[in-house]
Amino acid sequence: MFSKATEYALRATIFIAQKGTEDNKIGIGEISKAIDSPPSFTAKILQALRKNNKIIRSVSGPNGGFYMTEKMRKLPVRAILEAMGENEMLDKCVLGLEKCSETKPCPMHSKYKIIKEQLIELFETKTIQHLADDIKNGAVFINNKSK
Amino acid sequence: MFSKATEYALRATIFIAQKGTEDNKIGIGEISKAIDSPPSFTAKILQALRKNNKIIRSVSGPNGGFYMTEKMRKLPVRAILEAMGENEMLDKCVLGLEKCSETKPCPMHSKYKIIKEQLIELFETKTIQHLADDIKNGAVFINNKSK
DNA sequence: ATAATTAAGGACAAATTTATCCTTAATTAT
DNA sequence: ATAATTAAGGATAAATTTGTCCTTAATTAT
Repeated sequence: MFSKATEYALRATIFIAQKGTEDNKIGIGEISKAIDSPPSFTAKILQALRKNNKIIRSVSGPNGGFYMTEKMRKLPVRAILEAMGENEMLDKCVLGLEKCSETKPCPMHSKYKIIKEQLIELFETKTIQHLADDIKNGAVFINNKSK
Repeated sequence: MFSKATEYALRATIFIAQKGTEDNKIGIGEISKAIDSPPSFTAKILQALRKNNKIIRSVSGPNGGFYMTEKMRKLPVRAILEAMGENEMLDKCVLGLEKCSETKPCPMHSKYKIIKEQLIELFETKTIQHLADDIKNGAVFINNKSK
């Protein structure tokens, strides 16, 4: 569905929301280990989420790392997707037709549209905080390892 | 959602279903022009759909080209997706977690699952024929050009 | 039979995505 | 102030996807 970069962005952000606070920041090493992603590549992604999109924060130096403010945690998942350039995906015709639209639909359009709207609704109503809380409540996971 | 290769596969197959019969085969030139796709790349894809998956047929030589049998036209859209290796996509966790499952779900799992099931249902019930007929009936399009 | 036409298939090229490594800058603790 | 720690950022590499081109094989029309 999404690129690997976006998958890492989602996992990392959720992890930071769950564990990182201003006085307990999390390093890229811990993050990439926890979410099973390549550290340097993940770092790049987090840099962008910070600099361009203000979805997370970071500070350098000892005890530095990443964290999120209350406000940031309340952003919808969609904000991450948007930041990662996945807006096009959520907009796009299944058949890849540039010109597909309500007035000139492709043969999948009407049925696909209904499903896509649910997807968008989901990404817009679920906040990062919600997902982090679910993990804290213990019913749900974000790591990729067996145990 | 899907790769470009899959988009071309879907469009080309629908176009062949709509226009190609055993005694009126369609050449790769006409196909790629109609669906706005790179001819050689599209040819590769159609070769595979023919050889490995028997979703379309072709014959070389003058008046050669691609066509589909009745039976082939009745295949669900899902058959094309499967042929193009998109099964994993329809199965995969939104967050890209290898281990995400009913018993060890990611925080998006339960809601995402419901939507994905609708998507699969759609691809399994819609046949290639259905889509081709919709175009013939004139309400719906598959070309990418303005007029 | 020969020539013409069209798909099959192989080799290769370009573009994009994913990933690594190294140096620099910022921040903190001593 | 100095040393240690950690993210920022640039350069580059590897892998994958997308795309092209050319030769070969199959088929048909003459």
